[in-house]
Amino acid sequence: MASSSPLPLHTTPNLNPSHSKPTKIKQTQSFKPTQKLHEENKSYFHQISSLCKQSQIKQAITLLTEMNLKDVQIGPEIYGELLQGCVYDRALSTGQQIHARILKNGGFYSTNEYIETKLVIFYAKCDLLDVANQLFGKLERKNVFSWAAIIGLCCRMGSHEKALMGFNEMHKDGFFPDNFVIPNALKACSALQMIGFGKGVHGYALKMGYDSCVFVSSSLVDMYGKCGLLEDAKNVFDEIVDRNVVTWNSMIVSYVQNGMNEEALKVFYCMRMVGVEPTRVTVASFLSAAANVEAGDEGRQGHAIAVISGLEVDNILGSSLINFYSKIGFIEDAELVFSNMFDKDVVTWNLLISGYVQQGKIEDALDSCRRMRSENFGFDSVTLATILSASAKVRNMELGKECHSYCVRNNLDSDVVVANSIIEMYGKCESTDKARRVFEKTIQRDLTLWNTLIAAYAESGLSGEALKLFYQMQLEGVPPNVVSWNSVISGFLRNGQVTEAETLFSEMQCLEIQPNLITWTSLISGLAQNGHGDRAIRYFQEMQNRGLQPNTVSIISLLSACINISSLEFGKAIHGYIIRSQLFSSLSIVTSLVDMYAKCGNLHLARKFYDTVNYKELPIYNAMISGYSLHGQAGEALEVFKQMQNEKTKPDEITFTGLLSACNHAGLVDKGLKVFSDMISEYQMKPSIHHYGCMVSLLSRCENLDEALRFVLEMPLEPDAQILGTILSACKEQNNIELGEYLSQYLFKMEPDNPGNYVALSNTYAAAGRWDEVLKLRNIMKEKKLRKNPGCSWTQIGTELHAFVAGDKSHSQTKVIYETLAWLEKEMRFTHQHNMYD
DNA sequence: ATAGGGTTAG
Repeated sequence: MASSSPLPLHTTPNLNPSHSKPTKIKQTQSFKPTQKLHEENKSYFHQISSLCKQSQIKQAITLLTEMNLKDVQIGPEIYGELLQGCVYDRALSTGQQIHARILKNGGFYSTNEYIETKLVIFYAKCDLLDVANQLFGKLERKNVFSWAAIIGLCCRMGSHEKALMGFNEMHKDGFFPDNFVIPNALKACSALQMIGFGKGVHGYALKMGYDSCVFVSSSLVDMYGKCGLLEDAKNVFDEIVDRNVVTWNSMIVSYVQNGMNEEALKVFYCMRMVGVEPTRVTVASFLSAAANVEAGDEGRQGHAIAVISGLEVDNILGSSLINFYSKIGFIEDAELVFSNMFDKDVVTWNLLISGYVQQGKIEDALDSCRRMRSENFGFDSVTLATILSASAKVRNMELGKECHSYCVRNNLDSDVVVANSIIEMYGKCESTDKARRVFEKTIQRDLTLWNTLIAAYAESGLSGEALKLFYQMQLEGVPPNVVSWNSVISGFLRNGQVTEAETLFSEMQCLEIQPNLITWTSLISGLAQNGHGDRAIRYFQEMQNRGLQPNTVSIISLLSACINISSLEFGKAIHGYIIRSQLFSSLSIVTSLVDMYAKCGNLHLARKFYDTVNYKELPIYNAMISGYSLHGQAGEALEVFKQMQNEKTKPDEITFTGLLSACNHAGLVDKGLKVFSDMISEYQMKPSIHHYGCMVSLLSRCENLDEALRFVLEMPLEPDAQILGTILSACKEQNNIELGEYLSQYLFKMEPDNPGNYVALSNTYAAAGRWDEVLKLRNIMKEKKLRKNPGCSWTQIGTELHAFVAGDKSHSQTKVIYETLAWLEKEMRFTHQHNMYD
């Protein structure tokens, strides 16, 4: 049998378009030897073949040895079967043994096209690039099968250019790429984003009739999806008659990868309607879509479907679940999935950490990092980028620095995303110099990196420097995008440089950079914060005229601009917009609305919207409490607090700030003391300096100066100037000059240019009739060119003066009184009591 | 043939 050439090899593709399963095609294109075999050989062949199919290649090799010993002829097809068995099992060393036997058996076998092809396929499937290439290069006659193996290998190895070159070359040599080669070629096209090539392959597949093969058509859907051509992906998908799970999955994945999450969810439901059983890929992709649009119910259904379908939770499905649960804020469920996975990897850990960071649980995130390390997982660039942006978020430069040096030690700082997070961290901590040094050391300066540096300067109040960088990036050939413009503009607005901001705003439009929602929102709220509420409203209208719909974030930001300028009118305009565009579904918007009405002076409306919410959360309780507090309605504020206790909502520091300042405004000492002690003992919270401030102010105003002082002396925090100032202001009512002078000593050192302290001490002196001291202080203010703050009051002095004059029959201090009077008149046009000496 | 994680502006 050995002498004749054994092979009817197909070197032209099968053009029959009817087959939908590649396995069928494989059979029709078989290149097994067909000559008549010796009977004994035949029996061995059957035994070996069936052993190979049962993955018992070792036993098959024993039979091969037996054949050798019995001197039975060994046909090439036997080696072929054996090699095929090794391919299925990825049994590299066994395959190499067979290869050795082939070589030992001499030239016929090792130069037999059938065996040579099988060897190329074997080595290619085992990912031995060099060996496979070498054998392929030595082939005297290539064929579709060896080409397919090589092209597939190139794809797996990431050599996509080589894969496409192979596709062209085989075609040029007269071998027609079949439905095994086409999916690989398409994969290479999407990896290289070569849409033109991909379309060419599509055309070729149509011409050759391969479009009816699901493998080919599913790959086309995937390719178009990965290249962002969703229309084409959808068109191909719609044309497919026999869709399988992979086809559906490819369509879902295409939508997810292009941010069309709603569509992805819809495709999933269609797939369920048709009755196709989902796989792990289906559920994982569906969960990504659900996570991206924070579709809680849908995602949970996905989880249920995975359980019902008995899908094994592998790393990928598990991490999709963790991602989903942490994106919708159900970190406990994410933790549960995490702890039930028995094969964790870096990605799983990173997702848990990132989930904690998203929920603001920085301590838990760091704790997970420690656990991750104790279980022998190293941090990668993703871990570091996550922790770095957490450090930036909470402005913890100590932590940030630690991360930075870890990156340097482990060569992670060359990763652009990591470098970007480092720069952002230093920027948020107002260390622009450090941010810049990192920027300068980074070799790959992309647009994002520039934008982050610009934002670092802009947010630190260095708007001029930000603008300089904005020009510099253009000199270095990086054109700015909307983000860059936005940062520079909001940097100016933060500094009150309204004109500069507006100039840039019109400039960007001349350069045909379209302002987006963020541009508009920053401009509007920036103008409002700088006291141009009217112009802010006009910009808001202009924005709507141009067809831009505000989203939840911009609405909230607009409402806080209303609060900033206390403009009920602007607030009502936005409220009108909210009603018209049916944005009421969002709890955060209703909360902001309540906040706006409470702070802009319409407590009644605030309460009305507060009452419409059935399932309240902490922020809306806080908004209502602070609203009542502002209006001095402590009883109502405490009522809301009781309500939230009934609903088992845990208060936070903001809640207590509201409650304490409500008691403070209403002068309710006992209630204030009760809330304060509840905060510490019942809720185990540490009061901040602000909370102490409220108490001190409350106690000192209610003529309980000693108690207030005791509070200050016993507080675990260093008292700040504001607290001392509060007591100082109270000194006048108690006629306590001694304490006033004592506190002033500190205050004048702590904040030498705060006129409030001078005014407070002056009032104390005035209350005691010490007009000479009042004038002395006034002269110091004059020397220092200090102007009285709008909040500080001279009225006290006037009142005291009036009373003093009335009682001072001896006119012993006439001169100094006249002087004081003259000054007061000038200061605050204190004319209405001009006739008190008449 | 299909699947998971980290970056910039409000």
